[in-house]
Amino acid sequence: MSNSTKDRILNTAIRLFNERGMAAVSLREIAAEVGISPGNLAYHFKNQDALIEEAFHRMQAERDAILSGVQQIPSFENINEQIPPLLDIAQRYRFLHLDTVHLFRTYPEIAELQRSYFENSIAYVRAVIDHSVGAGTFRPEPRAGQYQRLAHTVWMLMTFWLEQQAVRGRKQLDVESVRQTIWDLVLPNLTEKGKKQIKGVYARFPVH
Amino acid sequence: MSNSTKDRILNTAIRLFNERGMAAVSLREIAAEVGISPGNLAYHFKNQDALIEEAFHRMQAERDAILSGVQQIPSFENINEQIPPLLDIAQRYRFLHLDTVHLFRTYPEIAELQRSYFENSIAYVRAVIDHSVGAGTFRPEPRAGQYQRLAHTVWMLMTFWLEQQAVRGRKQLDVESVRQTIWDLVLPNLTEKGKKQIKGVYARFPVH
DNA sequence: GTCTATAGAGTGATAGAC
DNA sequence: GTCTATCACTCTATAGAC
Repeated sequence: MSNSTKDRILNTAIRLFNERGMAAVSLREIAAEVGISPGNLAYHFKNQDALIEEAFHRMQAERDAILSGVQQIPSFENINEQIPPLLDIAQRYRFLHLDTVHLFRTYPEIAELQRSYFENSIAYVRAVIDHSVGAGTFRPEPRAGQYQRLAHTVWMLMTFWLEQQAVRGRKQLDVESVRQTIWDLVLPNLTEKGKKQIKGVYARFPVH
Repeated sequence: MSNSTKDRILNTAIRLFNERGMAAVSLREIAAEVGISPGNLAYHFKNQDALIEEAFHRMQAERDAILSGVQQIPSFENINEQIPPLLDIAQRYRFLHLDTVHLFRTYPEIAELQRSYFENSIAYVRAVIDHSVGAGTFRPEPRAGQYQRLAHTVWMLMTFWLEQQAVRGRKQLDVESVRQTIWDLVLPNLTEKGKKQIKGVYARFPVH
């Protein structure tokens, strides 16, 4: 995070996009806010696309850092630990999450990357469930397709939580609620062994 | 649904907004598509805001018609029946649902109406749960706050299902999946009495 | 009701001096 | 690297003829 003009432009752009949305912020405004000329901004970022793409790749890098820090054995403890930092990233790059549809329409390459990330996320949750069944901490699937739907619902809660809060006029990001909601979905599927295991393990982000 | 110029403008605008999003469609384009001049369009709708607001009120009226057709006794059977028509409305006015954040930023009065509708929806699901507990078909709340979170999750599934499909590149609206997902959440909370009751009742949209 | 014509305010992008 | 100046374009909204 140096103090180069390029970084100052990017940080300012992200801030303005977060405040007012991508469509409402012009390159002139960004330049004015940074304190440079529009021509200078164009020197560092050829056009608006370059700015958005750079921001997206920076967010992607932060997400990858969280997800690659995962334990070897996939478990709900991993997911539990990852929820707060992932929501924090979503919050800091919220213009990329709240304007998803506009983003997807305007930037097809970013859409492709984001889509892959989404599918991988669902598959990841599903893998955790399957592993838990294998380990005897999760009961066998009660209804056909239910665990695929469960993985999907967990992904939806994570992905649309920010937007849900925004449209309901909640300013403060409520990380605790999304965690509790996900646990509501998980707990009914735990075996006795599974229930025992979660006690004592979740010190940092406990299950009440 | 008359064939007046005003209605033709509105229908064309809704179609174009659905195809390409509000921000990408200009008044000129709408006028050209209808086959009238921009000046004529301005005669019927003072500006873009008037167009969006009219579309929103029309959707609101359709939603109210679904929800006022409810049985006196609130039950999950009502919700089960309302899911398909409500998703159909969301589909036909999808530009209002997919661009929610932009809509909220640009049209504060619409935002206020939509927000009320959201809160009422959550309260409605919550009321169905509470009534079911009282009627002995739903077990007492397992964990503190769980039924409020359940109502909220059901609302999220309904509200963001369309957007979820759009960002994952699914064109066809999958109504059956959202119904199954909601039943996955409901079933673990049913008492024996509740389980018996749902059999035979859900003829049109069965629970598998 | 419907049209043409245009005012007026933006925008993204670029050329060229320093 | 940074600047000024400007081109070429798009949009909304309105004035006024028919």
